[in-house]
Amino acid sequence: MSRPPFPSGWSSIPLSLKNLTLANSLPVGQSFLWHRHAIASSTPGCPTEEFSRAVDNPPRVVCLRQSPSHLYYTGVYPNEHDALADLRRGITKDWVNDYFQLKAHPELEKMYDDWRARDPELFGKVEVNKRAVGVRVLRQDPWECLIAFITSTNNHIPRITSLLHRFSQSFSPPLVTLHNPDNDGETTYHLFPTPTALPTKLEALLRSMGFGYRASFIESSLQTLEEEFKEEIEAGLLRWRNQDVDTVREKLVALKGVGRKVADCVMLMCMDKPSLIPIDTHVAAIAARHPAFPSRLRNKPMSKQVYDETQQFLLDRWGPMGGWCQAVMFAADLPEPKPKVKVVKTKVNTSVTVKRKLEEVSPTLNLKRTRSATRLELKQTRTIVTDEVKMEE
DNA sequence: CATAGACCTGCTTAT
DNA sequence: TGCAACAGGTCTATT
Repeated sequence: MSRPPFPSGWSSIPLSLKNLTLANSLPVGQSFLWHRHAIASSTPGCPTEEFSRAVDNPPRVVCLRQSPSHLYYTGVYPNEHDALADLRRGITKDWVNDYFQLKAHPELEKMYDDWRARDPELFGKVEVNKRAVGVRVLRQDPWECLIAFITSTNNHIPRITSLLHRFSQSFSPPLVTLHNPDNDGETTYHLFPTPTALPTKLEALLRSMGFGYRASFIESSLQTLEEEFKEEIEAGLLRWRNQDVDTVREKLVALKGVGRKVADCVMLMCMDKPSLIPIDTHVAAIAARHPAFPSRLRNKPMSKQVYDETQQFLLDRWGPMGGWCQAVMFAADLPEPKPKVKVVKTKVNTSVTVKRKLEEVSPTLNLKRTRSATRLELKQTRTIVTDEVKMEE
């Protein structure tokens, strides 16, 4: 099994990076199951990396690449014959348009303009740089998204990613194996497991897989959903897209492991509720930077009331697409993706290196200052410095 | 109703 | 090397 030759065997859509940037939308904490590979023999002006993952209905691997002017896509099927039907019926084309909401919200740039006008104090100060450009809220599958965000609680993005890949590999059979585009090994793709594919004694298994205390949350939520939807959990959750926020929030929060924040994430990212702004530690910190942010909410532990008031404050600034604005702010605030190097600590007496580090993390914009950057800044007088040493892997 | 503690775990990070 | 703190929070048991 292999990909079609690029670009001749692929399809494409004219699309600017300002309207969608894959690298700023896929690996920034809303979806966790995309594989990301560099492309080995890349010529200037052509895509340098590929994102790919297994997608259902029908089962296949969707591969995406992007140039400054086009989004390229192809579907790789277990039976190559089916790729023709995909093209004929526009299956993956439709999927791309739906997943990235290109038809529902065709002009992301106009949204940025709107947010700048609405909120000159905070969003207006964001430099739309490499990290903040083209950030879209994805329209994800609710079942997968729900499990993902139950898993996300009190966890890092790298660990969430690792756990969910493990989850898919454990409970879903291999679908397709492809050589990686960087010519470095191969990847076996698995669909996200359907609810019916999960074993009855789930909690112990999930614990052994590293889910920790979330294991019981997932088992309990699955049981609750089975009681409501029988064997049709995925379809049942999809129908929640048509209901109003308060109704759906009530149902989501009734699930174990789903609090206000996770419920808001699920509704924003798969239930067509674009105004919802999930308030997590990052977004709370971002809100606190706003000059008009009520001082009585500053440095307060998160409570239902603080949550509500913070969310309302941001909604007032960002408007009906506030959840999308939050996604931009969140992505811009994320620490730089970790390079594949081993960091060796050595004692060196210089503050110059520390300053260079700071500039790498936060070149121009103090809005996108990260925790670690802030920590570094506070400790500038220290003499610990890092040397980077390449490590093959 | 609001608010402390406890809670699994690690391609964590810091001390 | 060892130990603590932290991570896109939530649950539970108390005031």
